[in-house]
Amino acid sequence: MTHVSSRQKITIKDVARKADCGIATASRVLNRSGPTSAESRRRVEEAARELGFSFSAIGRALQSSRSMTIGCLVPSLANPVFAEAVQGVQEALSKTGYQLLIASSNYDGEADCAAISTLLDKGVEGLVLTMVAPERSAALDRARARDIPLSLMFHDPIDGLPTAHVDNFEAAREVARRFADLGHRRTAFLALRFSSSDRSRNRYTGFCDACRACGLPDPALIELSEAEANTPELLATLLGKLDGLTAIFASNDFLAIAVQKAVRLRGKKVPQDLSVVGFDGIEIGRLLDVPLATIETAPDAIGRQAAQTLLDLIQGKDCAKQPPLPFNFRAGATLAPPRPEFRDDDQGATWPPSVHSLETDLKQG
Amino acid sequence: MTHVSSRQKITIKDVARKADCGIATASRVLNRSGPTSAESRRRVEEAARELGFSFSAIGRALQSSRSMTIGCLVPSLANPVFAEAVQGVQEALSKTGYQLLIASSNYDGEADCAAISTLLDKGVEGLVLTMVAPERSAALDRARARDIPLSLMFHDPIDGLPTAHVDNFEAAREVARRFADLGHRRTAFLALRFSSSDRSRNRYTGFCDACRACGLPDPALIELSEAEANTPELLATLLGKLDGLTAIFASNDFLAIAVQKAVRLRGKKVPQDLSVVGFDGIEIGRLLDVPLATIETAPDAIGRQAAQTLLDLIQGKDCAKQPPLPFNFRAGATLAPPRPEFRDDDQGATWPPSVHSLETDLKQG
DNA sequence: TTGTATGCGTTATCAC
DNA sequence: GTGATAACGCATACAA
Repeated sequence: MTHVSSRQKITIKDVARKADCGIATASRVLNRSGPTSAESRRRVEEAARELGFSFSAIGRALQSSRSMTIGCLVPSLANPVFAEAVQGVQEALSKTGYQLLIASSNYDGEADCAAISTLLDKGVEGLVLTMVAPERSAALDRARARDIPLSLMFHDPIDGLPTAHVDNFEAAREVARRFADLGHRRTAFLALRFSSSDRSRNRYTGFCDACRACGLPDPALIELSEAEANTPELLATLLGKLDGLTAIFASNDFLAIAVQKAVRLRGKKVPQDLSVVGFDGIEIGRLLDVPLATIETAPDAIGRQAAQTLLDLIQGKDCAKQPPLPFNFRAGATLAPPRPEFRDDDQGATWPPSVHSLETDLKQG
Repeated sequence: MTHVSSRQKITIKDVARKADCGIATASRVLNRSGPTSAESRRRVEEAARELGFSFSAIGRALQSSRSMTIGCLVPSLANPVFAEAVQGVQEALSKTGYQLLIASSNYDGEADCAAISTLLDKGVEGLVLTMVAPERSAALDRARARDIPLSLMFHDPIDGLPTAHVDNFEAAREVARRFADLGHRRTAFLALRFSSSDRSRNRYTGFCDACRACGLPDPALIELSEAEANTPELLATLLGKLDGLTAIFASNDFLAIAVQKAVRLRGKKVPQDLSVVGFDGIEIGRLLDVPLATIETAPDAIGRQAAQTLLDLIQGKDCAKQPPLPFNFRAGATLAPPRPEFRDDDQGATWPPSVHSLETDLKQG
């Protein structure tokens, strides 16, 4: 029988005493880290078992300066994309004995700086990060100064840091091309937290780039507030102001679905009156009555790759720069040609309309 | 300017040397933990700043036996419900200086036992857990033996352990009552990972209980495999075998949406041919073309409550047993009365059909 | 093969 | 006010 529930934590010293040997011997036996006689092995193992001993990771970390812990920072676990990525990191790590210390910034640049500092103080051996502003973070510099291995998730390559990501720019270009091929001209890009997401910005840039290349007018940029994103009625009002818009690219699938709700609220139909394409490729999208057209990504794979890169870095491997992970355009019933009367853009209205005025209007309304 | 990037980690000893004082004084200044002269304060603070010093949490933990870390275990962060809960824990903790060490079990009872052990070894000061089998876990016993504060999430009360949860049994009863009120008779409960989820089992029990109380025949219990849950075609086949079924209660919203897809695949309609109610209350559900009827819960609130309880426990507060968090039945267009011909259940077919044969059939087909 | 002693970074005790 | 010094739990160099 395993022994009592000593509310005293038992240390290797207790084991040594019980096995009647020195702590060095006990350590060597339990770690199989040196020569030991069969007899002491037996005694130590028995003592450890009876005492229910297990090593203190803290003592170990202090002595070896290896915490066996890696830190992970994401904006929020409430976003399933990040949550899945962290799960991926977790899975890749679990086989290696590393533990995951997590933090979330709530999309606040100050907070993610502070979080990194805390993680560093805890002695993490590496960091997997998705940040608000990776370009210029004091905490990040601190990590680099200490030579702590770093691995980014979702960010496009910055500063020579390894990053597991999909090519947001290219993916967005693909969407623009699909729009153009179907005859759309007046498009818009819908974003939430545009300023705190380089990913979103890169998608917008790529979208603009390909629109231009395809001869389309620039897309309207619509930056949603939290409230607008969560209130279909507000979204509907907003859409009402975009006269002649036939296709919208939402920076994530949740927004894409919210847009459809807003469209219905206005008595219109997707895709007849407005085509919608999302981003991320969440599973639910394909189960919908009108399956969502979207860019499929694999957040868990991103997490796994980031973790693997970090492990390589920790082991001193000079890991070659990983290419972006593949994305896939998923066709869906939310994307179709515009009504014929909109194919020729000769209505004289200017496009894109001013986004600023839109927001102002909304706040005044 | 802050000083160089010494790839040597700098300790309080370095600060003391630079400030030309003993480490005790440096410690007192930096921790404001004792009397210090204005002069030494100045010198120490300056030295610390110039060196870019910050305390090693590991050294601190070893000496004070307070790791300022709490451990968290959930089945998987890929499930948004758990992810949101962890985010809630995170938020409640972030204000307190505690860090979160996370682990996930992938719905494997062995794994979650092992994970708890690892967390314990890391010296966590408390544990927030959602387990596969909380009733009898060796690791859990180990935690209790060590007097490590414990706080459960989602589980119904067990063994006197504090748990943040909604009353699954009652919530499920409410669904049954809604079905009965509308005239449904032949119902089913759809579950994924039934055996590893006490929550799911409690919902089923409550559902059965209220069906009986309302004079309905027992619901059919349908346990889905992973493959069935993710393949609408398989689900459709399965549904085809449930003759006369008019209402289905899915143990989560994702399944509820998948069921609708399957129904459409069979050329039928929700809710005309089959009413569907989900569980969890994910946001997307209300944005759908046919808004999902479901039980709304607040996973983030569950996480926050669990964290708060744990903090109280750590501080020795004898926290009174928290009542279950409220749930809310969200009406939706997926729930309606059955077709008239099904209201009187005089078709002679036995209900519920054997679930076992269903599964067997499926595997043979 | 084994045990003693040292140090990892902190804090706390206790003399000064 | 201040500064040695002893823990904390562990691994290891070194002496035996």
